[in-house]
Amino acid sequence: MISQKCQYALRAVFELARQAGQGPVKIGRIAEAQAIPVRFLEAILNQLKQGGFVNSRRGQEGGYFLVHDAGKLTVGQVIRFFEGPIGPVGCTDGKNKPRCPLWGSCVFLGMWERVGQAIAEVYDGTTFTDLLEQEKALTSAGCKIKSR
Amino acid sequence: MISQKCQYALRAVFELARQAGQGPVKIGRIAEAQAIPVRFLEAILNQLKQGGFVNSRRGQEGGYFLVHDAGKLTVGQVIRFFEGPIGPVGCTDGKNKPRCPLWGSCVFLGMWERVGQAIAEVYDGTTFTDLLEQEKALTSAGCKIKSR
DNA sequence: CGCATTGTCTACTATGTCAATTGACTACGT
DNA sequence: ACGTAGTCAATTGACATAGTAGACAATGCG
Repeated sequence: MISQKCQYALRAVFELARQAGQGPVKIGRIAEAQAIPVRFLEAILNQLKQGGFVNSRRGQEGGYFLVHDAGKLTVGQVIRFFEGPIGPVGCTDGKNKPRCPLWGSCVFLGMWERVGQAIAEVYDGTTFTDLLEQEKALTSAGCKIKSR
Repeated sequence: MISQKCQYALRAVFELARQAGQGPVKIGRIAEAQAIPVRFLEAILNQLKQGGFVNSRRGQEGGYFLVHDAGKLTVGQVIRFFEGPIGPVGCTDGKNKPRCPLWGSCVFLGMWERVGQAIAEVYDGTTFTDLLEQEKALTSAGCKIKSR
């Protein structure tokens, strides 16, 4: 399961991608556009900054902006940064982590690995540019935003 | 993420599948074979019983056993029973649940759905008979159980 | 300079879920 | 009737998550 925090992070990055090239985006604008509690978003953007995803400018015309091109940035990178290794269980990492007492004889391992790989394929194959196109498709066809 | 409890449940069902046809299996045997805390397993088997997956017999020669054939029972069924709908986020259910404020305009929705579908495909395509075969493959080839 | 605007940092606190434990109870077979 | 084994409800402790609060630092404009 993707945590709320991580979903907020993805939405924030998406918003920055959408407004790229128009100078820094204020934290309040992001919060409003993506329905994120402002003060919480603050902490999230901070983490994103330390992770090298975004950068910021202070002062009057300050705000946040993406460091890299939206086309180079995948959803998978952001998720891994917030949630750690992708996968349905903790024991598929192999090397480092707390091995369960059944290591080597666990019949489920193969299945967990296949699932993890399937998930990663989708996440790593989705860039934020892809999402921007997705949005265009949403707003052009008579979608729910207008009809409601 | 699959909870520990759900993993225990899967292992318990697997153990029952392995010992099918030999009469009821005692709770202690399952716990030992699959490294599950006995008293916790108790609660799990209880849930499994209420879900119609297993049944039990009391008394001297009592124990648990599968209700249905292991070949008809998929991992997906058990997981859904313990974890609810499969998927990386809560908002893909559509109909019933707490809609997020971005409903209809969320660009991530498509991605979440593709991930959920990929996961479900694996889980629903894996029966406990498949896992039994998996075990055979594990123990035949010079595997880690023997070599360590 | 001095002030408002905006980001930065640290700490705190509810809330909830998960994993596991406990103890008392009930049925079955011999 | 006795022991074995399953049944049930309630509680606990640990931990992560979601969100809050307040003081602080940099920037730019008049």
